[in-house]
Amino acid sequence: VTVGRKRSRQGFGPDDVVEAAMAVLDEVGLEGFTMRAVADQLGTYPATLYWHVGGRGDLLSAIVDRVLSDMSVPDAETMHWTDWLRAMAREYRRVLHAHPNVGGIVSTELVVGQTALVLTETVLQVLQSAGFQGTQLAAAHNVIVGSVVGWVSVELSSRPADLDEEWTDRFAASLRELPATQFPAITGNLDAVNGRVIGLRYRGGAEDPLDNAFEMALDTWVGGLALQLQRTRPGD
Amino acid sequence: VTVGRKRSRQGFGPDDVVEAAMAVLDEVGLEGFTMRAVADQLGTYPATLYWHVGGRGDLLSAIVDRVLSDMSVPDAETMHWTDWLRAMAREYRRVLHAHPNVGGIVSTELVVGQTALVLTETVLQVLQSAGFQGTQLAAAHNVIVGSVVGWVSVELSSRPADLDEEWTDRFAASLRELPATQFPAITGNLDAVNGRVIGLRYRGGAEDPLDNAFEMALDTWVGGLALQLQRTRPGD
DNA sequence: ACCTGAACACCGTTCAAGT
DNA sequence: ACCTGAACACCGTTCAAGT
Repeated sequence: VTVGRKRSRQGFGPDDVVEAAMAVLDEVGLEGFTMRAVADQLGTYPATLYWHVGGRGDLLSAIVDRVLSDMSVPDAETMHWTDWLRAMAREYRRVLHAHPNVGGIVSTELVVGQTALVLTETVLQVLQSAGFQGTQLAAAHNVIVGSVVGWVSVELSSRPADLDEEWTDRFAASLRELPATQFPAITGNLDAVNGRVIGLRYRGGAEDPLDNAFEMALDTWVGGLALQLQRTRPGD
Repeated sequence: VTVGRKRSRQGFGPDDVVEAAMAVLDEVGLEGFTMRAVADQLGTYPATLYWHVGGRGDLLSAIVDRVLSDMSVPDAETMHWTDWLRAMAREYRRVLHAHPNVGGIVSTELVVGQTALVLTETVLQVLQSAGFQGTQLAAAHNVIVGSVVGWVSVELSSRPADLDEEWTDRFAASLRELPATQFPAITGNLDAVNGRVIGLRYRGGAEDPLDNAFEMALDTWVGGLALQLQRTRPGD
C-alpha cells in the first residue's frame, strides 16, 4: 500500500474516525478541528465520515469519552478516601495534559458518556464511605468534581489565536511598568506572579503547567471537604 | 427613524458593537455567535464591524472584560479575608449567571483585560494580608481563582446542540434502570443524584443552578485555604 | 472617517450516484 | 454496505468602491 495523494483507506470503523479526530484535535486545536481535516487525516472524504459517526459534535463527545477512559484510578477500598480523591484528581489532570485541547470541551458541554457514568459512581461510593449522605453527598460530589475538572480547564486555557508572540512580549513588559502605588501586590511580587498567575499569564497550561498550584489545590479541596464532614457530624 | 429592513444605524462606536455582540451571545450562544448576526443586531453590515473592532476573537475578549467589569467587590480592608473571598466568588458567579454563555470562553482562553488585572491585584492583596507570601501567594491565588472560575464554567456547561429533548428523557430513564449491583451509590441515592450531579446532568447550570453545591464549595475552598496557612506558619 | 457591496476561501452537512 | 462527487447554505475576513 503506497501513500498517494489520497491513499483512500478503506474498511475502517467509528473507532478509527475517533482516533483520527483526536489526532487532529491534538495537532491543530479546536478552531482547526474540521470534518475536512479529520477526513484528510484518515485518507478519505468528508462525506464518508457521516457514514460512521453522527457529525462534528458527536466526534467531540466521543473524544472526551476516549480521553477519560485513559484514566486508571485505584480501587476505592484500598486507601483512605482523601488519598483516593487525590489519586483520581492527579489521574484526571494527567490524561487531560496529554490532550490539552480537550480541556475546553469538558468545561463547556455536559459530559455524559459511559466512562463518566462509571467514574461518577466510584466518586459517589468513595464520598459515601467517607460519611457524606443524601443531599450532602451530591453536593460533595459536585464540589470535588467541579473543582478538579474546572481548575484543570482553566489551567489549560490557551492564548487566543489573534494574539501573536509579539503581544506576549508587550504584555510581559507592561506588567513590569505597572505603577507600584496602584498595584502594590503585583509589583511587590513580580517574579512570583508575572506569567505565573491566572490573570497574568501569556502562555497556556499546556506549555506552562501550574504544578505548584495544583498540589496546593489538592490539599485545599481535600482538606476543605474533610472540614465539611466534621461540621455535619462532629461526634464521629 | 422608522424601522426598515435594515435600519442602517450610524454613528456608533466600539462599545456599541460589544454591547450588540453580548446580546447576540446571550440569545443564541457561542455556536450561533457570528459576525453577521452581530451586524444584524446592530442594523449594519458585517464588513462595517471590522472598522470598529478587530474581529470575532477580539469581540469575545471584549465581552469577557465587560462581564467581569459588572462585578462589584467590597473593599479589601473592611472584612476578614475569608469573607472577602466568599463575596468575590459570589459576585463572580452572579455576573456569569447573568451571561451563562460567557462561562465557556473564560475557561477556554486566557483572560487578560484591564478588569482582570485590577481583580488579580485585589485578590493578591487579600491573600497577602492573610499571610501568604512569595511562591505560596501565587499558588494560593491560582487555587482560589482557578477553582471559582473553573467550577462556575463546569456548572454552566450546556447540552450539546445535537442532543435534543427526547435524548433528555431517554437519559433520565436509563438512570432509573441502572443495575443496583453495579451502581449501588447512584441507585441508592437516585433522587439526590439524578440530574443533579455533574456527570449525571441533562440540563446546564443556566437552567438548573447548583446552589447547594456552590455554597459547600465556598466553605471547602476557603476553609481549605485557611488550613494551608496554618500548615506553613503554625505559630501565627 | 466611516459605510457598502462584492468577493474569497473556507465551513458542516446532505444526497444522488457510484461500486 | 460503504464510498465518491457535487452541491447547498452558511461562515470570517478583505478590499475596492462609495459617501
